[in-house]
Amino acid sequence: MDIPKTYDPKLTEDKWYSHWLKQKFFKSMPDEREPYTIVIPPPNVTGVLHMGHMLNNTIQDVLIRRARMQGKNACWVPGTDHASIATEAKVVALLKEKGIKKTDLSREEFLKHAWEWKDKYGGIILKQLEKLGASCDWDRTRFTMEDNLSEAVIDVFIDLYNKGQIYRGVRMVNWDPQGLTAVSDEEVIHKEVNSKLYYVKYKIEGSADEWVTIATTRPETILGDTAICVHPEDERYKHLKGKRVIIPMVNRSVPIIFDTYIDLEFGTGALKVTPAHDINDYNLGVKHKLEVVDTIAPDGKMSAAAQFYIGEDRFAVRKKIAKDLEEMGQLVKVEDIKNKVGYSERTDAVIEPKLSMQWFLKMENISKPALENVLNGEIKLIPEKFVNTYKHWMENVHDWCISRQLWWGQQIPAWYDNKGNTVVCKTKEEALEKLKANNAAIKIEDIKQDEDVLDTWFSSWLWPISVFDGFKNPDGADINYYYPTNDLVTAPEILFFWVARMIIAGYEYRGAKPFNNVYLTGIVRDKLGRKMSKSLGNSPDPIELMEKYGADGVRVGMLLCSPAGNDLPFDEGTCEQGRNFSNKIWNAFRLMNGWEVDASLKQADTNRMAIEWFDAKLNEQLMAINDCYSKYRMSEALMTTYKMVWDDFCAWYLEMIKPEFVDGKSLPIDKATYDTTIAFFEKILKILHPFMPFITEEIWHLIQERNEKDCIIVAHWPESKVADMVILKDFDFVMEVITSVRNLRKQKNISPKEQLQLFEKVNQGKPINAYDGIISKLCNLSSFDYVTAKVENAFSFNVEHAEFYIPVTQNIDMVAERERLTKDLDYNKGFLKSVQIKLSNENFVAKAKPELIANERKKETDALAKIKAIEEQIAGLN
RNA sequence: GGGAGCUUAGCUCAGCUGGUUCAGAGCAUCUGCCUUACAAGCAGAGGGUCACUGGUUCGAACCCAGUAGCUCCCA
Repeated sequence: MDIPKTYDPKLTEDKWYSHWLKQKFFKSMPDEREPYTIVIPPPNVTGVLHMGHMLNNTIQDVLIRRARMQGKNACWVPGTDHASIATEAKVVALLKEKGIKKTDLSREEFLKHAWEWKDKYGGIILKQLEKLGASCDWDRTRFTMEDNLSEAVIDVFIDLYNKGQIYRGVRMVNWDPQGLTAVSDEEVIHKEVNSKLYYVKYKIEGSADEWVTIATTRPETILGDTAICVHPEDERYKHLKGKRVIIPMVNRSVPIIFDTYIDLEFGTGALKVTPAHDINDYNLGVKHKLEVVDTIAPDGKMSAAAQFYIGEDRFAVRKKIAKDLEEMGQLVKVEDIKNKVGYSERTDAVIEPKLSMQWFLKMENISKPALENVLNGEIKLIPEKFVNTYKHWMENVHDWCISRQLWWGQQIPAWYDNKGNTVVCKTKEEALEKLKANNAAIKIEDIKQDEDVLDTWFSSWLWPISVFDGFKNPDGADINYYYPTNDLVTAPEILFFWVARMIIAGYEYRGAKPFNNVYLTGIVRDKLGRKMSKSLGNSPDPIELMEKYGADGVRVGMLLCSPAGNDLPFDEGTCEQGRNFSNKIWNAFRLMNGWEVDASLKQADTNRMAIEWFDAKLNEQLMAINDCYSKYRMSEALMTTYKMVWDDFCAWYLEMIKPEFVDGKSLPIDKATYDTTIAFFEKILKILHPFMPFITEEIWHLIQERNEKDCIIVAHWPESKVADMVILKDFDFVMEVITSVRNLRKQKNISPKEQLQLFEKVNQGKPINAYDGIISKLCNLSSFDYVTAKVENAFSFNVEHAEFYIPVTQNIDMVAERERLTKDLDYNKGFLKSVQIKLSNENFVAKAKPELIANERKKETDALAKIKAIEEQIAGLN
C-alpha cells in the first residue's frame, strides 16, 4: 500500500460522511438502550454557518459521537427556526430588488414569497453542518414553522390564554421603526454613544419673564411633553409648586410635578416628561395621571400629533428643533455627553419606546419551577457561574411581550368582532360560535383575526418537546423515550431568550425539565476581542477554513482554546495545529503500515517492557480523559488526548519498539509486538474519533479490510482499567535518564549518531534495570553498565538516587563542568534549606499532618544524599 | 446606578480540599538537526514579583479586606 506522506482531508471527508449516512449510523429510534439526546439550538433559517455555530456544533458532535460509542442510543435532532424579523427583513429586501413593495401584497401573497425564500435558502446552514461532520439524525430535521410545530405553538397560546396567563394590553414596548415591530427587552442592545445634552428653557405660565430650564438628549420629543418634573426636596424649584409651564412651539400648558424619581445631580434637576416616548416618563405619567401625546409615528417620523415637522424623521427633527429653539432664544446651551442608546438586535435601528397594544405572557408564576430547579441543581448550568446570572434574571423577570407586527410567523389565534369583543381559539368557525354569546347577530365575515404573529422564541421555547411531537402525541414513544434530553449546548447570550423559557415550558407542559445539563460555550471573538459578526467582516469563512485545514483540523482548533463559558479569541493558528495533529496521526500509521512482520521472531524484552509501560500509560490517560468529559472539560479532554498520542505514543512508545535500520532497510518486527501495537493504535483512534471523526474512520479502514458496517463511528469506547502505577513511576525515572543523556549530547555537541558508553552508580535501593535495553536504544549507547565507584574522566549527572557517567575521549572542559555541577549543587542546597526551615518550625511540626512531615523528612535525606554525590563529582574533576 | 465575573509565561489558558520540586500545559520564541513515519517533523533550552496593598495561617496563586484595570448582565 502506497500512502502519501501528507494527509489529505479532501479525499476522505465526503466519502466517509456519505458512507455514514448510507449506513444510517446517525439514525435513532427508541429501543431498550439508554438514550442520549441532544436537540440542536435551531439556527436561524437566514443564517449561514459562522464561527459560533462551528464551536457549538463541534461540541455537540463530540458529545453525541462519544455517547454513541459508549453504546447509548444517541439521538441528535437538527432543525432551524423561522426567525420572524430577520427572515421577513430578508424577504422584504429581496422583493424590493424586484420592485415589489410589501404593502402592495396581501398577507397570503407575501407568505408565498417567504416560503419560496425559505425553501431555497433555508437549508444552507444544515448542509454546511454536514461538512463539519455533524452526526445529526437528519430524518428528524424540524422547522419551527412546519405544520406540527406551528400547531403546538397555537395550542400553547390558547392554553395559556385560557389559564389566564396571557393578556393583551397597552404597554410601552421597544419599537423597531425599521422592522416596524415591537421587540422584546432581550432583543435590545444598549450601546454607549456620543450624544448631546440640550438645555432648553420653558416659560412659566402667567409670568412675565420666568423660566425653567430642562436638559434632554431628545429635543424632538419636546412636542410630546405633558409635564415638567422636579425633586420635591430641590430648593431651586420649591417655589414652582402648583405652577404650570408652556411647552415651546406647541404652546401647550402643562403641570410641574414633584417626584423623588428625579436625579438632583443630572442636568438642571428638572426633567421634561414625555409619557409616550420614554419608559420612565411613561411610569411617571401613569403615577401622576398625565396626558399622553404620541408624536412619533411607527416609521420613526413625526406624526400629526406633533403639529410641527410632520412626516420628517426623528433624527432630522432633532437637529432642526435645536436650531429653531435657538432662534426663539429658548436653547440655553448644548453639552457633549455619553449615554446608552438601545438598538434593535435584528435591524440595528435605534429603538423607539412606543405605546402600543401587545400580547403578553405573565412570567411571575409560570417561571417559578424554572428558577427552583436550577438553584437546586436538578438542571446544571456549566460553568456554574451562570447560575448567579440566571437567578438574578428569573427573580426580576418581566412579562414577556410575545406579539410581533409581522406576517412571517404563527398568526395569533385571537378573533375580534365588529363590537370590540375578543375570543381566543383555533379557527374562525369556533370564533363565530364563541362570539355569538355576546353578539348574536354576528356573521362570519364580521370576524377579523389578529394581524400580528408570535415572537419566534414563542416557538423555540417548545423545541425540546415539539421536535418529539410531545404536544400532538403527549404519550408517544419518542417523547417518552427521549425526553428529558441530556445535554443542551448553547451560547450564554441566549440563556434568557431561550434556555430559561424552554425550562419554563418543560415544567408547564411535561412537568419535567427539558434537559439535565446546559453547557454554555464562549463567544467567538477576533484577536481584538470583538465579537465576530458579519457586519464587522471579522469572521473567517468556516467553509474555507475547513478546506484549508480539514474539518478535523478545524474541530481540533476550535476546541483547543475553548474552556466552557469563556470567550474564545479565535486564532487560525490553532486550526493549523489541528491540521498538523492530523498529519502526525497519519504518519504514525504510515510507520506501522510499512513494517514487515516476522511471525517467527521472538519478542524482545525491550518491546515487552515498552508494551507494559504504554498499556499503563494509556489506562492512566483514558481515565483522565473520561474524567474531563464527566466534568464537561472538553478542551482539557482534547489536550490530554493530544499529548497521549503525540508524546506518549509517537515520541516514546513508537521510538522504543521501532525496528532498527540496517543496510538501508528496516528489520522486521515480531508479530506479538506488532499486533499489540495495532491494538493500541485502534484504541487511540477510538479515543480520537469524537474529536476527529474523518481521519480516524479513514485509518480504521486502512488498517485492515473491514465489513461496511464495521466502522469506528460505531466502535466501542475503550474500557478503562486501573493503571499500573509502579511501572509509570519507574518509567518517569527512565525518561529522565534518557532526557539527561540527550541534553548532555546537545550541550557537548556530541552527534546523535556517535555511540556512547553509560555507567550507572546506584546509591540507594535497587537499580531499576528492566528498562536498560530501552535506555540503550533511545540514547544510542554502545554499552550500559552498573558500577560501584565513580567513573573518572567522564561527564556525569544525577537522577534520583543514581549517578550516571559518560566517559569521553575528548578533553573535558573542567571549568564548564564545574560550573554546571556547581549550579546543580546550589539549587539542591537551596532546596534543602527550604525543607529544613520548614522542619525546624515548631508550629509546622506540631500542626501539619504526619504524612506531610514524613514526606518533608524524606525530601531532606534525599537532598542530603544528592548534595553529597554532587560534591564528590566536583571533587573528582580535579 | 444595581449585580456577576475576571487579572497566572509573549499569546490562550489549567491549577480541584491552602501542603510533594507548585509555579504548569499548548502555542509562539531560541539553539542544533533534511537521523528512511512525519520540516505540517525530531532533539533540547530559555520565559512568570501568580494585578497591587494589607490580613488570616506553621504554611497562600488558592481564604478574607481594600485598591487598580478589564469583561459581561440588568436598569
